[in-house]
Amino acid sequence: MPHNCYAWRVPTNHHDGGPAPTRLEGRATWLVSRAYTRSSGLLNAGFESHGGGLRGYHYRLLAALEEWGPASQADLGRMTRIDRSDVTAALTELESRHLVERSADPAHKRRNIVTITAEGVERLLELDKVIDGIQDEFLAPLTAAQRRQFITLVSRLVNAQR
Amino acid sequence: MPHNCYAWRVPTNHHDGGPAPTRLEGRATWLVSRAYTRSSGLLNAGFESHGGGLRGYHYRLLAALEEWGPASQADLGRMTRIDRSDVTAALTELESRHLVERSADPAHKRRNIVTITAEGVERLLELDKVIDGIQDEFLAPLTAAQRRQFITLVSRLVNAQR
DNA sequence: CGGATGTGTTGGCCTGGCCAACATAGCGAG
DNA sequence: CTCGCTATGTTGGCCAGGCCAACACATCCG
Repeated sequence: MPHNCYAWRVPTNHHDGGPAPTRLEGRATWLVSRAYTRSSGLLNAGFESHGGGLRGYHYRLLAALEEWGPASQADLGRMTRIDRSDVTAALTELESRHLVERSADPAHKRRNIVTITAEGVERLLELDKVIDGIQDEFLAPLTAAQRRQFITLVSRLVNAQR
Repeated sequence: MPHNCYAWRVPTNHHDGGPAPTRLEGRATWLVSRAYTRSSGLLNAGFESHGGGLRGYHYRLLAALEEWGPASQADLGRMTRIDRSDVTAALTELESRHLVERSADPAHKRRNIVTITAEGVERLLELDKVIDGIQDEFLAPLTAAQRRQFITLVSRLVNAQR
């Protein structure tokens, strides 16, 4: 028995039975759903064991702040595709750990300016390493060339501005 | 205002702001997560408007039953990667619509044999068409060759038996 | 025979994503 | 300048999909 009863349940895969119906196997939406399950499983496991309680939302926010500097919460939401309300909650968590700071915008009383702290940057860099490891694990079945191809194709898929 | 207040919220995309942090844009897990969001958004919209209240779970179960014939609930769960408990609930729903039938296995008293009805097959074929349309929509940004490539790569990714 | 393993069911939990409503601040057209 | 539209942060809630634990049995195997 693991020392931590709440250790993240690494995908048990008790459903590792044979192939799915061919109706599903050939469909992009089904495959993407399975890829997402695998991806988020790995991420959850990583955040659980090396994330110190932070989650995807937190990482995304720290990344945006480090890359583009201080920003309002609404802008952060747009950059990271997180809903305003969820941004609020995640920032409160980050603030309580002193990884970011909120300060009122003098020019716009209704707006907060969020800044990443030195400690926050440090934390972000640690998470970067963890997440890079997860990329490798996730992409393990593909060769380097295939990985590049995959990333190109998925980018095109989700960035179709249409 | 749409006539149905509960019409499925097609992804509002009010977060259609610019690009995400480069830390995210290049990572497979982030891209897959976005692809999944898009995919499930389209599926939800499709099920909402043409699915008559059925959802992904139901489709998967009908597909497995049609393809491999009658099966126990546990086997269905393994084929479709749905947890036993969720299989129970989804089958109850399907049964109430007369799309499947549950009967006790004479040989194994504890086991149910689930069979798809004629009506169930009919429904499945309708859903097939809807879902095929969604594949096209989802893959729209890719050429035919790229679509094939994409499907090959994702298959390899999720079917790595390791 | 007796323990291990399989089965269906109930009830619960969690994450990520989304929405509505509210109070209030800024902005723009008249 | 004022009235209305839009933007902002916050609270509180909903949902789907995915998981797990526990229970009551049945079946199987050593």
